[in-house]
Amino acid sequence: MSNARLSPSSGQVGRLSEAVSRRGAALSTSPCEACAVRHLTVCAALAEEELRHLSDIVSHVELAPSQCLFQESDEARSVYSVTAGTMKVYKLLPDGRCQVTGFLFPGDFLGLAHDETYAYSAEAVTHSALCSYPKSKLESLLKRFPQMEERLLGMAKHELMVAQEQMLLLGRKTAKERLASFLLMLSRAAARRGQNGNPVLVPMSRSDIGDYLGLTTETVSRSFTQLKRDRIISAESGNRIRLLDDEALQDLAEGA
Amino acid sequence: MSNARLSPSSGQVGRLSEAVSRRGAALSTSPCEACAVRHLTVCAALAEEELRHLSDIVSHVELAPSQCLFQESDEARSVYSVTAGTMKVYKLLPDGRCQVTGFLFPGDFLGLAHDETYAYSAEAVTHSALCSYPKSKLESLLKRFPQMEERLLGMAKHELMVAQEQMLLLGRKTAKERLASFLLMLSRAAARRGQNGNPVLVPMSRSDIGDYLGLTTETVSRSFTQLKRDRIISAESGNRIRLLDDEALQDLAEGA
DNA sequence: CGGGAAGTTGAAGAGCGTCAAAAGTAGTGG
DNA sequence: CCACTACTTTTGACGCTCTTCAACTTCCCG
Repeated sequence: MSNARLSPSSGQVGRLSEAVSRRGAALSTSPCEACAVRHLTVCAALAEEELRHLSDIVSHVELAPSQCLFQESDEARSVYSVTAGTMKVYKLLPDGRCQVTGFLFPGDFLGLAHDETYAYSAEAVTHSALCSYPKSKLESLLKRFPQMEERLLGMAKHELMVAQEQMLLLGRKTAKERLASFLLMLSRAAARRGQNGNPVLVPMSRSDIGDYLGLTTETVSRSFTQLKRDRIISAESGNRIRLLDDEALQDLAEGA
Repeated sequence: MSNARLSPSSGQVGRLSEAVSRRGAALSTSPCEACAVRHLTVCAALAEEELRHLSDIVSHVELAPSQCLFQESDEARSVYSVTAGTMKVYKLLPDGRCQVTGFLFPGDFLGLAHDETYAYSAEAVTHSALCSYPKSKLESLLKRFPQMEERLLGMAKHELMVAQEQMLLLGRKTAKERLASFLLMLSRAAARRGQNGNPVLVPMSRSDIGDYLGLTTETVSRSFTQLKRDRIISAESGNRIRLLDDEALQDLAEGA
C-alpha cells in the first residue's frame, strides 16, 4: 500500500529505440565478436560460427530510466542479455506490494521463462541497453549447439544459488544484515565486471533497495545511517558508498 | 538462536542403507522403466536406451526421518532424485538461524550444484528414498543425450520461478498469507503426484514450516489457529488439514 | 534559483518474536 | 491397559524490530 512500484513516469510501457542494427550477416567478423560483455554472458561459450548465428537473430533495445521492458504475464516472445545499465525484475501483489527479485547488470540474462508468459516484470533502473533474441529462433539454435544449452543451464544453476541466498536474507536476516549483504553484492558485481568494487556505485533508489530487501525505504535509510555511524561505510557524494571495513561488513552480512 | 535446526537425533550424518541394487545391466528392461515416479522427473524425457544408461549408474539411498543426506559445503559428488517421502533443503547462518529453501517430494530433483560443493544441506523429513547418480557419470550422459540437458534446464527454470514466488512471500506477505500460500503449495504438490489434494497431509513440523516461511513455530501455530477460527481450514487428526474454503485461501495467499 | 522528488529523521503503533507455561501426542515399559 | 516420560504444539504476556505517518532536509534539473 506504500511501496513505490510503478513510478510516475510509467505507463510508457515500450521501447525507446529498438534498432535492428544487424541484418546482413555477410560480414567476416560478426558484431557479437566485438561485444564488450561477451566474456560475461552466454556468448562466452560460443565459437565464431555460432556467434555469427546469434548475430543473425539479435536486435538491440535501449531503455530510459523506469521504462518497462516487459510485464508479468506478457507473452514471452524474447529473451534478453543486458549490455549496459542496470535493470530490475520484480513481482507485484494485487494491492501493490512489490518484491524486487533481482537487479541485473551487463552480462546478465533475462527472460528465461518456463511458461509461455513471463513470471515477472522487468524495468530499467538506469538508462540501459540489451540484446534481444526471439525465443523461438534461440531455441532452434540451442538444439543445434548443445554447449549453448549447457552454458544456459550453468547460468540457471547460478541464479538458483543466488535465489537461495536471497531467501535466507529475506527470511532470517535483520535490516542491518540485509543492507550489508546488499552492499557486498553490489561491490562484487562491480568487481566481476572489471569495475572498481570499493567506492561502490548504488544506482537504484532507496525504494528499489527496500523492495529488494523486503524493507521500507525508511528502514533502508535508517540502516544506512547506522552503518555510517558504526564507521563501516561512508557516503562520498550521494550514491557512491565507500566500504570502510570490509571484514565487519562481511561478518554482518553473514550474521556472525 | 531459537529455531530448531539439527534435531537431537542428528549427528548421525549418513546413510541408513545405500543399497547398490543395480549392477549388471544385462536385463532387457531396466528397472528405471518401471519407476513409479518416472513421469514426474528428468527420466520422463528419455527413451528406453537412455534409461538403461541411467540404470547403469544409479544407486539407491534410504533415509530415516531427520537423517542428513548431505550438508552445505560437502563435496558435490552426487545428484539425487526423490522417489518416496519428503525431504527438506535448508541454509544455516553461523548462529543457527535456519532458512528452509524448499521441501521436496517424489519426482523432485536435488543436488544440482553449480560449484564443486553443495550450496545447502538436505535432510529427510519423513522416511525417504532417493535415486543417486554420480555427478561425473551423469555429466557424461548429459553430453551424449542433449535432451536430458534440455529437460534439466526446464526443471531449473521451473525451480527459479518457484524461488521468485518464495521471495515475494518472504519479503512482502503477512504470516497468515504465508501459511495460506504454504497450504496451497502442499495441496497442489499432492495433486500433481496423483494424491488427494484436499484433506492435505502436512508431514513436517511447525518448526520446519516456520523455517520455510521465515516465521517462528509460535507464529505458525497462531496462524493455523486463526485460519481455523476463520473457517478457512479445519484439522482432521493432527497433520491432516481440510481446506474448507479454497477461494478464500487463494485470495489470502495472493494478498487480495 | 526555485520547485519537486528523493532521502532522512522522529514519534507512535502493529505484527511478530521471545520467554514461559499449559495442553496435547507419542512412545515405553510395567 | 494405563502410567510415565519426552517431545511437539498451543496459548498467554510482554517486548522489540520494523512499519506507518508525518515533518523536515537534501539533492537535482529545469
